Amino acid sequence: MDAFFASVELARRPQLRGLPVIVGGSERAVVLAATYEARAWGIHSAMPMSVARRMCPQAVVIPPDMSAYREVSRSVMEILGGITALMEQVSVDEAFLDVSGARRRLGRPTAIAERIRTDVRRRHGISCSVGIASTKFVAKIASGHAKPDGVMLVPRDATVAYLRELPVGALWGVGERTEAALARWGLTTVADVADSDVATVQRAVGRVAGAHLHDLAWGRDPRPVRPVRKEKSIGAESTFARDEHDLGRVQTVVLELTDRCAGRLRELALVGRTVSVKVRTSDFRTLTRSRTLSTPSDVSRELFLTARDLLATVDLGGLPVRLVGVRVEGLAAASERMSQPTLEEALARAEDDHHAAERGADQVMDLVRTRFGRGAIAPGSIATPGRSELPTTISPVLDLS
DNA sequence: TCTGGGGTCCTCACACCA
DNA sequence: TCTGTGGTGTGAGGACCC
Repeated sequence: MDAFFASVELARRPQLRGLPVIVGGSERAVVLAATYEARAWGIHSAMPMSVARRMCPQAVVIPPDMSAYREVSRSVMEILGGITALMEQVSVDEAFLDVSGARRRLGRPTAIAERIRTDVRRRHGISCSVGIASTKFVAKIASGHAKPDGVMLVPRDATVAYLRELPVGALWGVGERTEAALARWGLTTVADVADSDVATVQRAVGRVAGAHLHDLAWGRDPRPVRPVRKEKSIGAESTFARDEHDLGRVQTVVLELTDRCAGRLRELALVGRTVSVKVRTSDFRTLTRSRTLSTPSDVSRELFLTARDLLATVDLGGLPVRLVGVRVEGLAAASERMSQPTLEEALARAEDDHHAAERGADQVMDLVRTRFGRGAIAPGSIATPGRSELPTTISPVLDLS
């Protein structure tokens, strides 16, 4: 999708077409999307909003509406899924399609691309760009060159020549740091990497990445389109409006974030094995601490107690906290949970089965949220008066069956 | 008062085990 | 019993993507 979030906003506010429009939060946020008119002023995504506002004071700034973007995304992915089942969604606005099996039914890849673009435009009033190539990463680069609102085909036998012309930063996985590391070895274009021996590239960026980049530079990318992607971790993080000195308040946010992660785990019928806590101090230093549980869990309180302990082990050096985050990794299906308590745990559980009680409490909370909205119920220490989204009259009956 | 939030993957150090 | 080696898991940190 082209400037996805901004395009969705323009589709529902046509009067803004032709204007520089930025989607981004206020205060300490960054630019999430910018129309091409805004980009002409030097605005780009991930730029601090304060900088963007300074560079283009006349820009229309719209706060993000993630649920709207998710809904358009879901519908666009549905269109793509109608082309072929070999569709791999990479992000909210991007997907790979292996159309080799759809050619007889739908025609040449360029015809398929136009069909997708027409369908998306007709249904949502937004544009997208399509790159066509024999490998995923070349298709990805081509789609970037097709933007905005275009199609680019890189024939298989033209792939290497196409790549050689590009700066090394065009390769997928080469960001600012890797680009600088390669430049120290005199490797600034894809051609430089291709013509260099693998060992040199590996010395610059490491064994795995070096071999991978060298392959990419020659257009070699055996990764197939994978229709099913399993989530590997679930996390949530939040930046304070002002750097926070009060560790009690930091802990309260950790509770809120853990509760959100655990809720998503239960929604997806997953359990997580490792809890990690991330803290960014006011000097923008990021510290992480993690711990692996003896038994994977989706119980809010269990995950929170671990996160709280981890938070306590972080040495902040006396600095206030800018951001705090919680992530749960090592995910597995809740139904496949291997529970092997130690003898002490088993005895403790036999005496007092808090675990089952806590799961029950979580399930009730999930039900209340499903019926009355996210803010309808929260752990006591993070619930604030006036925050409730409860209707004035509610049925006290919750069917737990 | 310049740096979000959701993720994935890799590297390195270290412990433990065979 | 000591030492070396390699595999694996864990934890911390970093780079990258959208």
